[in-house]
Amino acid sequence: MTASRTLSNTAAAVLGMVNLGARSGYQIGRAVERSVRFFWALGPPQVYAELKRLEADGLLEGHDDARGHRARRVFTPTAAGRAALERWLEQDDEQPLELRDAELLRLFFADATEPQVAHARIDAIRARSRRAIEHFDRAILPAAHRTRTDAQAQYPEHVARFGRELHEFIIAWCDRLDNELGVDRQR
Amino acid sequence: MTASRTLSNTAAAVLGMVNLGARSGYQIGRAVERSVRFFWALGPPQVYAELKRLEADGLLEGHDDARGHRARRVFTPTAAGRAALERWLEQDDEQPLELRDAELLRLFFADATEPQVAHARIDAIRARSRRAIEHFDRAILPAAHRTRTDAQAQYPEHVARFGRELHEFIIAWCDRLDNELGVDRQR
DNA sequence: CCGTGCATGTAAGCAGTTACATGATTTC
DNA sequence: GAAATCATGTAACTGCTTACATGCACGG
Repeated sequence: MTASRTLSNTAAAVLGMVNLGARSGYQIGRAVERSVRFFWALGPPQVYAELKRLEADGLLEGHDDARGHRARRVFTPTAAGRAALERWLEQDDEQPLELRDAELLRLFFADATEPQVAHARIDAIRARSRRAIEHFDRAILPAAHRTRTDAQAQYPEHVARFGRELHEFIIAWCDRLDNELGVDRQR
Repeated sequence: MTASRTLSNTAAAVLGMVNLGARSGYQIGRAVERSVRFFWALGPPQVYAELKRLEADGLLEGHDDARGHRARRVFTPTAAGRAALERWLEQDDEQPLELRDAELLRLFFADATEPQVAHARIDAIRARSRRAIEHFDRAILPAAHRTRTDAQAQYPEHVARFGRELHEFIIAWCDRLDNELGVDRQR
C-alpha cells in the first residue's frame, strides 16, 4: 500500500458507484451498464480488479455476505475512500474528450466510392443513434431518475440527458447533411 | 499472400490516407492529426506498423525515396489496395460510437461534493470545447478545405464540420445545464 | 428440471500509448 | 549556431477485452 494520492479514473468510477449505493461487484457492473457505460466503459474483470485494489488501499471496506451458499462480497466506502473520491472530483487537470467511431471514419473516406455508399453510411449513423435513444428512454433515463430519489443524486440524470441529446444532435446533423448533398432517395 | 478479406479500421485509416495523397509515414501522421484524429486517434508507431503490414499484404507499394541523406519511404495504393478500401467502405456491420470522457465521469459523481465543484466541472467541459473549436477553425477546417481542392474529396470537410458542431452542441448543453441549476456566479 | 439471473473471478492476448533513440535538413 | 521540423522506427508497458470457468437460486 498505498499512496493513493491520485485515483485513476476507472478506480474512481468503481468507488463512486459504491458511494451511490451499489454494494457488490455484480451490482456495480449492472449500474455501470445503465449509466456511465456510454462515456466510460468497463467490464466485469476491471470492476473486480479495482475492488480488490481499493480494498487493499483502505478506500473500501469489504465483507463476505453470502446469500445461502452463493458467494457474495459487499463493500462500503471508508472515510479515506470518500476523501479520495472528493479529491478526484476537485482535481482540475485537463481530461480529454475521446471519441472513437469507425462509421465517421468510413464517411471521411467515402469519396473513394459511389455516392450511394456515403448515403448508406449516413443512414447507418442515424439508425445507430435512433437505437441509442431508445436505450436511453427504456433503460438509462429511468435508472437515473431512480438514482435521484434513492440516492439523492441529481447529476446522473443530467448526464443521462446529455447522452440522449447528443444522439438527437447526431440525427439532426445527418438530416442536414442529407439535405446539403441533395436527397433523391426516399426516406 | 494473405486473406486481407477484411481490413482493420486502423489499417483502413492508413490506407485511406495514402489514397488521399499522403505519401510517407510522416505525412500520414500529419494528416491524421489535422483530420481523423478527433474520432480515430493513432500515433506514429501504429502508422509505421500498419504501413509495413499493408505493404506485405500487397495493398500498398513502397519505394525508398531518400531526400539527400535523410531516409524516406513513399507509398502508393495498389489495385488490390483500392479494392480492399472499397470493400471496407461498403461493409455494413454495426460499428459502435465510443465515447470516453473523464470530465463527464466527474460530473456524474458530482453529488458527492459541494455544488461549486459541479460548476467547476461544467466550466472545464465548456472551456475544453471552446479550445477544440479554435483548433477546428485554425487547423482542421482549413486542411479539410484544401483536401476538397487538392484531392477532389468533399467528405473530410463534412466530417470536420461535424466535429466543430459537436463542440458547439456541448457548449450549448453546458449553458442550458447552468441555467437549470441556477447560476448565481458571474461569467 | 430447465432457463435465466446472480455472483465471482482467471488467463491470455491485443491494441495502443509512452518513452526512447537517432540523425539530417531547414529556418531563424 | 540553435531551434524547429522532417523522418523512422523499437521497446516496454498498460489497460482493456475476450473467452473461459464455475456454480447457486429462483421462477416457471
